[in-house]
Amino acid sequence: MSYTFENLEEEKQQRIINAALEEFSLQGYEKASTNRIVNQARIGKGMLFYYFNNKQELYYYLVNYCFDLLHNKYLPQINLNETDLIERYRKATVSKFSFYKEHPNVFNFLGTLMLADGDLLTEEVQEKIDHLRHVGYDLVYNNLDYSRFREDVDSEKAMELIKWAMEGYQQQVLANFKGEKMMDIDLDQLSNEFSDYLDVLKTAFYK
Amino acid sequence: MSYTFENLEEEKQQRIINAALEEFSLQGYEKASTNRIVNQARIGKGMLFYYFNNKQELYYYLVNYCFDLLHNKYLPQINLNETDLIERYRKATVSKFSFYKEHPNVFNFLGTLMLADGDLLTEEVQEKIDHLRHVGYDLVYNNLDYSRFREDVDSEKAMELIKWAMEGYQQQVLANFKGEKMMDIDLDQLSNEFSDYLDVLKTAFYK
DNA sequence: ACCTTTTAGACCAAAGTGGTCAATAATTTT
DNA sequence: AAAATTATTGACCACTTTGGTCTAAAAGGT
Repeated sequence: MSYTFENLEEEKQQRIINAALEEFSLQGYEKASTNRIVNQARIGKGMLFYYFNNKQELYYYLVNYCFDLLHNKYLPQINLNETDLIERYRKATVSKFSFYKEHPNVFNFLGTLMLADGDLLTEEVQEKIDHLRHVGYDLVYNNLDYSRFREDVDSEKAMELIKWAMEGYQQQVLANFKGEKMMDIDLDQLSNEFSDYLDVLKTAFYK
Repeated sequence: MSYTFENLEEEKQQRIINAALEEFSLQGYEKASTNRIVNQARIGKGMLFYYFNNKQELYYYLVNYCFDLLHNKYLPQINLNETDLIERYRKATVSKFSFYKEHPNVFNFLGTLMLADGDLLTEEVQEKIDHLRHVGYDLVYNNLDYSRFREDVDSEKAMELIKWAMEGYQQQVLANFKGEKMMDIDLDQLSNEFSDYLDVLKTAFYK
């Protein structure tokens, strides 16, 4: 990406980045249309290729942009010292919602990136993806205090069930977000509602 | 659709139907390519428009084909007399996997159909979709015996958590199916594994 | 031999693709 | 104020893909 782009007023940069993120998320790399991106971003066709030289460089720029944001804003919040699985979910989930509220397009783009087949991804990017997957794994399986689980159930199965329940809750909340304006999202209220579900889980699965 | 198509040998019909279902599922209506369909089905381009007159009629034929199959092979299995939520999930989930094993493309097509925005759907089709949604709702919320739940948790919240866990389990199993040949899927083994999870749920959430 | 039905794929206009470029507008430098 | 540099636009390009047509041949029936 050219330095011209970085020197643009922030608002214009964001318009372009968000238009591109949305297009790539919805359509995938191949089907994403640079025409739709420039229209959505309200810039002339030529500019996109003046800032970034071609579609692929634009894509790589976005990938790095998103990973940087993730590494700065979300990953630091994850604390593996917490040995209580459900408390870990509490913090991670709230952080996730908070990240989504601030950067919904980045969130969605990363989501599709994790699923996409990595044919056109550099090894460097593939490593970042693998690392992220690893973080997700640690979050759910590493350094946990199993003694908290009641003893009449298989704790591994309980953990899976809890994981699925948490993913389902997240999916439902995110699906509800889609219709709303980001501004209207009340993280505190959401956090309380979530807390109730976590209490039920603790009652059900812990000693 | 012309009668010519119905008089085709079954194997050829299936090749065409499956090629089209897969294309529409993966690409959505607009982006689905009739060229890819005929190549995948190994028929000449002209034939698709000889059997069905155009893309839209082909699509409607598939919609009806899938709903017919669903109404004949899956929905009859659902029994709302069972008042035990978890037992209901047992039967419904096993039936679902069984349906997927027999008709994976139909399953996926219906899945995307339920999500798609119904701009190009006739009212008749929209009604079928709504009806199916209603069945899903009844399955999870109607005619259930709440007294089975332990009394120190909010049974509504417990039901949501169980629903999410079940959906997560299904998603995981279906994701594993994607790589495999349908033939290799062992429903009995799967059913046993599933049973273990249901037992854990009962221990955790029931009296 | 003749007629009908089925088949394949070359072909069509239209639309869309990523990318270029010359003409201008805006800004900076002199 | 003039000149030089940078930023911006959109018409334009060659190319691919689109849904759909049509001719010619093959297959099947009588």
